[in-house]
Amino acid sequence: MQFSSRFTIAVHILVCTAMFQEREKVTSAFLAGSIGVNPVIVRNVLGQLSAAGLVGIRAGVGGAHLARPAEETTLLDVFRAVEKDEALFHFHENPNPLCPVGRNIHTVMDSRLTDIQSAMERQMAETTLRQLVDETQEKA
Amino acid sequence: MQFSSRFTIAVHILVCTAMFQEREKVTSAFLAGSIGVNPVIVRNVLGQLSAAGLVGIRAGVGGAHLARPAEETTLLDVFRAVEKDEALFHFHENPNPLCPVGRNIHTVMDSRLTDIQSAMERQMAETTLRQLVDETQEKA
DNA sequence: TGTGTTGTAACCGTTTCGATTACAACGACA
DNA sequence: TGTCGTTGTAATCGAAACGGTTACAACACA
Repeated sequence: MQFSSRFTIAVHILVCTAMFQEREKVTSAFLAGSIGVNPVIVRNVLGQLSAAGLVGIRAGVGGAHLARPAEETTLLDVFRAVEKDEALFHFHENPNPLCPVGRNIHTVMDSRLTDIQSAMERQMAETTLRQLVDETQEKA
Repeated sequence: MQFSSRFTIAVHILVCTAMFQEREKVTSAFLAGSIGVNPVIVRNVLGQLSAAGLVGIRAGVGGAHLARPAEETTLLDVFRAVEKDEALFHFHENPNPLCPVGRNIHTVMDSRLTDIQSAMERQMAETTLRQLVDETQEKA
């Protein structure tokens, strides 16, 4: 099991936009060149980031820009913008209600599964776009 | 993105085995009946749990049993037994080395991604099979 | 030897993913 | 107003993963 690469692509898009929006017109083709994927992929992810209010896009003329300060966007925001809004875990659907385990397994597990997902999301919220941009600039 | 249902199936298998191993012969058909999936699926997952040392299986005669006390098996053990051993996140593979972002995004993100995965695994390790069995028995 | 079970291989249909082509809609500017 | 570059979106493709299912050899025990 793996998350789709849309998540890291989205992060790449945001870091690039933050670093270049003052100097360049940040188009899907420009981003695709840095990321190394097809421009249509970039446009789709960019659309999700725009719908989530993380970036603004100028239709027609072209170019993306951050819709809010880099310190206010966390990896969790990016994750939620890009991944389908569904539970992380997939439960088998037909446990046998005649079995004491089958009847109760769902209830017993549910709180644990949400705890696990929450732990992951809490850690995602610890990193801001600002930190990623600063660290990238420092290395470059 | 979702984890495959093999994880919850594996947990179901272990709880069932813990509760019934004294009284019944816990075969793949028996488990499949409680879980509501095909016996072959059960045999495959059971094989992974056996390879990880969580259960023992008596080939030929049939029947699974816990290979260690229920308090010593956590959800993390089950997860690792059942999910392929690979990173949780999938990185896009061809970032442009000529771009300061493309060149460094991997390094900048890597530690964050492993932190996120670690947070998830830490939370998984908090729940033991014993807790799940006790809670299921209590409800039944 | 016969029976019940496990371990595997093979195949199927569905879904998801990323890649790609194609084209309408849009905004700016000559 | 007409052209041009860009975005938004639909359609299609091949590959991979999943779960379901059938089939059968290997195994242990009575």
